[in-house]
Amino acid sequence: MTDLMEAVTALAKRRGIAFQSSEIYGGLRSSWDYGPLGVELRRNIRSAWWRSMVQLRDEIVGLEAAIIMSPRVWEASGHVEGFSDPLVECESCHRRFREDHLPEPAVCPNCGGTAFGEAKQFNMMFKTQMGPVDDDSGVTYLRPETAQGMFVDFPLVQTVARKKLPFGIAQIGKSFRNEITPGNFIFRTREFEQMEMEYFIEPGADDEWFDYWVNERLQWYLDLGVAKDKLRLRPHDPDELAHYAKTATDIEYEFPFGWAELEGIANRTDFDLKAHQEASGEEMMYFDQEKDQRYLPYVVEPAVGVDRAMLTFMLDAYTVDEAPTAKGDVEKRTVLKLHRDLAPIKVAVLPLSRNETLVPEARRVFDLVKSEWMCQYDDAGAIGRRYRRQDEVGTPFCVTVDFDSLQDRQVTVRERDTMAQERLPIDDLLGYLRERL
RNA sequence: GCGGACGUGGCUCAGUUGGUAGAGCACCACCUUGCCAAGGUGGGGGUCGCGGGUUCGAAUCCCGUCGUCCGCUCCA
Repeated sequence: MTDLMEAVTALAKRRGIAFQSSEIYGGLRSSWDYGPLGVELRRNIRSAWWRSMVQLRDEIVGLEAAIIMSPRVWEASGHVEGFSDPLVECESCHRRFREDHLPEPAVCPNCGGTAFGEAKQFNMMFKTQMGPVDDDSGVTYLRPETAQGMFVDFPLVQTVARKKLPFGIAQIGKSFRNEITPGNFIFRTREFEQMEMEYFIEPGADDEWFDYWVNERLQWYLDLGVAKDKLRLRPHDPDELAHYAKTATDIEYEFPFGWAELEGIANRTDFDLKAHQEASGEEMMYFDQEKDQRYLPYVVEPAVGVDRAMLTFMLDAYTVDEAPTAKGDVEKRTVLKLHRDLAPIKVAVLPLSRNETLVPEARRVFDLVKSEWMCQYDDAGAIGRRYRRQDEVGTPFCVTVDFDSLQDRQVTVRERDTMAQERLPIDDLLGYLRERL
């Protein structure tokens, strides 16, 4: 593992952001738990996405569909079929190939061997059972994407929302895929959380909207402070497209392990609505009053994982600054330079010392700010050490209450990135912070 | 799933040819009128990933298993 990846993974564990699940039993591969600060970071990521996707728009609405849907949904969507690959293993070089992708049947493209093991069926769907009877009659699946809920519910949601096209449905929720190789911390896990939006549009307008959303989504990361030179767009080659996509572009981030997909924008055409219309027999069309036409909308979909975004934001924000110490030598200072909207804790309130007159005053300041932001009160240890603790988790502001505060009713606000301090009246504190948070 | 390496307190590691676990950092408490880590005193925390075996006795040997990392494979 690379140094940066190690550093961030260690920080995540040390500070209770993310750590392996079921650790007391030796852990479970690909499962991660998110601790107190991780929960806050994830809430902030979801909120930032929801704000840009739903709150600030009037043509996109939200949905929370069930994780377990009718198995017929997945038959119609192509996932039961398309999510399944027959893999064979060459018995001489032990490489694995998709049986249907072998250029010449029964000849290993790698070593020329002709002996293959029996084809094994790999299915990415999480199969489970609905109801207490333990047989195949209750077989259901955990959704491998949230998207199908939005397709299946499209006619209803579109009607009750009273929206014309273009019209979007956004959803945040867990999805499950039996990835062959999970790994790289929380980059690829079998249980993951998606933020997906299906944008329904008139056929023919899809290419234009596709470009629009690619740019819109890229801008989202830039607005949240992700380094521009670490992001790039990568259009998919025709042969790597998903079974439902006409075109697709990945927003890639340069992770320590290489460039990899952070978010995918796909032009899903009318593939899904058409499939559900045919399989269910229900009409999935949109009636365009202006044109007096009935048609199946096309769909452009931006889809990103909360976990993947979280990893990106942490990696991108992780910095080690050199800071001069009081003694004159140089000290390494770890700072998570998260965008203020993402920082798990916005303000830390610190009495200069654990003094019996300072503590109550600091608590009052804490009570003042905690009603508006996630805050932390900390009076343990030296003041410098407490600043460091907050820097490490990206807290933008520290408010320090000292002995003068008791007399002049002023506190010191210290900013994370510049370490600049400003003295201001307690009465002005909320206003000051509101302007900057 | 295949090949290789690894698995000792939260972290980094030490544990000699098997004899019943140590350090530093971190954490907690108290002291310190103290504004950017590493001051003083005291304290909590490990059946050495888990299970089984060999042995009078295993963190140290054997088997299995779980997990991690690297490479391959796959990645809708």
